[in-house]
Amino acid sequence: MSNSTSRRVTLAQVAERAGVSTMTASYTYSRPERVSAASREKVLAAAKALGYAGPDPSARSLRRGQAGALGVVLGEHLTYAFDDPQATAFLAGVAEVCAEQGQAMSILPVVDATADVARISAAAVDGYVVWTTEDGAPVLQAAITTGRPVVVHGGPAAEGARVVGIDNRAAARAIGRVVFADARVPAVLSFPLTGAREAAVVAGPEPHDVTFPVTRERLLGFGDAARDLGVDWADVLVGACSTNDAREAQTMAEELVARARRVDALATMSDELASGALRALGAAGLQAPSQVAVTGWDDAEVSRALGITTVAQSMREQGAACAHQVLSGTTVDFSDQWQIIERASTH
Amino acid sequence: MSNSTSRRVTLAQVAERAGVSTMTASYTYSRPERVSAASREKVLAAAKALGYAGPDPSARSLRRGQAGALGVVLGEHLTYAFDDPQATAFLAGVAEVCAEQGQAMSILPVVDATADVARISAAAVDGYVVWTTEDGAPVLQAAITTGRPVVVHGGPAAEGARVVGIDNRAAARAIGRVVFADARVPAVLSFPLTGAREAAVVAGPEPHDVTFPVTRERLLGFGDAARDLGVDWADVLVGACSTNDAREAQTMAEELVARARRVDALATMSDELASGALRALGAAGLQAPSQVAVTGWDDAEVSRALGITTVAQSMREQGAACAHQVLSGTTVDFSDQWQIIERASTH
DNA sequence: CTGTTAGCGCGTTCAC
DNA sequence: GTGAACGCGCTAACAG
Repeated sequence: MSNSTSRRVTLAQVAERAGVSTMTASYTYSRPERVSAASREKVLAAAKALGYAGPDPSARSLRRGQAGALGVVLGEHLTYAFDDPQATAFLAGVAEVCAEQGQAMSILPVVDATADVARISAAAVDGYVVWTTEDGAPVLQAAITTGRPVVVHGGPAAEGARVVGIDNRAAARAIGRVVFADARVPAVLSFPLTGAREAAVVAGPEPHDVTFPVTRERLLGFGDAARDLGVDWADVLVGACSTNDAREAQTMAEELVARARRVDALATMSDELASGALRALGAAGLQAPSQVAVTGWDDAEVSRALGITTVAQSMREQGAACAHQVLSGTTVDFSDQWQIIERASTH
Repeated sequence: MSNSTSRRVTLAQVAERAGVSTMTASYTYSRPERVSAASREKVLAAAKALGYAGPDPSARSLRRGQAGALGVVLGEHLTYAFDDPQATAFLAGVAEVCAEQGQAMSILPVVDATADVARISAAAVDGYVVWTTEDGAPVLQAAITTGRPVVVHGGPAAEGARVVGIDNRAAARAIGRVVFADARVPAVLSFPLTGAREAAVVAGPEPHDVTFPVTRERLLGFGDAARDLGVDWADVLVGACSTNDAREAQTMAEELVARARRVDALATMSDELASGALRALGAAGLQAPSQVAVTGWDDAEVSRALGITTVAQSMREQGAACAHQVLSGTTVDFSDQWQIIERASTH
């Protein structure tokens, strides 16, 4: 067989063998209705004989000026993202829209700052969906610099990128009101404040220094709620966990309680953190909610199982909205698409 | 600014503005060390001034003959795959390797048979990892037809594609020995037998008619174990669930028990199914394992929580191995990379 | 309905 | 270390 030695079969070869022009062969694949049945058959027969699998995707992309793929950048943790139910729900939403629109979903590895930037500018995609990152993240800037449409979920805001997500500050204030109701010593269990991800307990951290926009907004909202209560933010202890992990949250909650014995309300940034906090309280012999009220965030499985008051939002819908926005320019406002779900962990 | 009106900046324009040849500009991006520092600076300055974000990915792919992306085909359920912990663990493994090798991971939507085939041949990727499918799945054939390397996880075997996965028959036989030990009326709770996914209870289904290779192998292994016990496969009731869902498993297990009152051992194909079965047994007033022994598969969270005897295998490692195989041709044999974990649900 | 012309943007030649 | 030509494989635009 001659095709086993030739490196690659081209459309032109197929056309020649079929006895038609290259364009007829091309149309056979891209617009079959423009080609007579006779020619089409000849072309397909020639293709089969030669082992031609269809137009080369890269060549087609170059010529058409579009890649047929949506790029997804998962912030800092490529592989861990698959362990995070929130992230996977978001991806499922993106995937759904890609499927509808016949686009591939191209997930870009994020590992090392400089390599990441290079890969983002070198990816053959028509636009980017970026999963929450830090202020000034080089990967976001790289996506914007490509000149293709970019949507960031959660933030940060940046010129050239649209942000999709709920109003975290408003939601935090609302759930803060629930958890801090009648509290005297409110406290917070938070995601990391900066990319350094150091775990620490600090009193009233300066929001300006918090580089993760989602975390910043939520802290601001909890601060609003504390202020509503007459408590100075500077007096509110915030335990920053380095990851979204129940065990670490437990340790951190223990430290919080040790530092402020009379803590009577604990707002956390995820149901996972809240579940760890509940364990710490239990170990310290404290009852929730009678002695300490606790809230989570996300309305995850665990919040239902443990009866944790939480903020519900649909990551899947937000993922779908991000994809739609990049692919078709459709705009959806999610700012008030959240809801407080009260359960047994608060009064 | 002239660059706001021009549609796209090319390397040639950058070169012209920098006062160097196109090739010097090209090398500045692909092999910076081959260009003098002076030229490099001029090129980068010109690029910045013009808003040039680097070489066009499609053009580069065309010229280089490689796409820089690994294609992943998720079988029948694109969006549901993100809900399945086994699938996400597998994807995490694939992602890990893609990150290492600087490749993008391009997930292809699978929705509609004919469109899927078209998209697979049209995707700009260097090879495919296909997640378990049915015998003769058109998507697998489409991947193979592209002429690029293809690895299928789980199966089916096909010429031109390598299969990665454990020896499901051997593992099923091994766990079958544990669950069926001393049993008189063994039964099975299975994944769907064919793409039609109909839920039904059948006695000793003909393995030949089972079109999902993983399911078929496991049924064969359970059959081996029954035979080891002196029980005829034709007498073994198999409840096929249409999805991997605990609630459906509960219903199906109830039906099984109704059909064969004295069932005393139930081998299932996932921990999820096993957990549903346990609920059904509890509702029927049957004790596990004293009255009915039960096993799952996967060593998932729920199997630890409920004490279900199960088969452990690392989906993450298998995902990584699939990616390595496609990207670098490395072969790893997983056939005996499984382990029985005995817990309270069996004697 | 089909063929011709002319590139898409880049990188591999091979010279200098 | 740099420059000039050519073509990767395909398709938009226009004839015919």
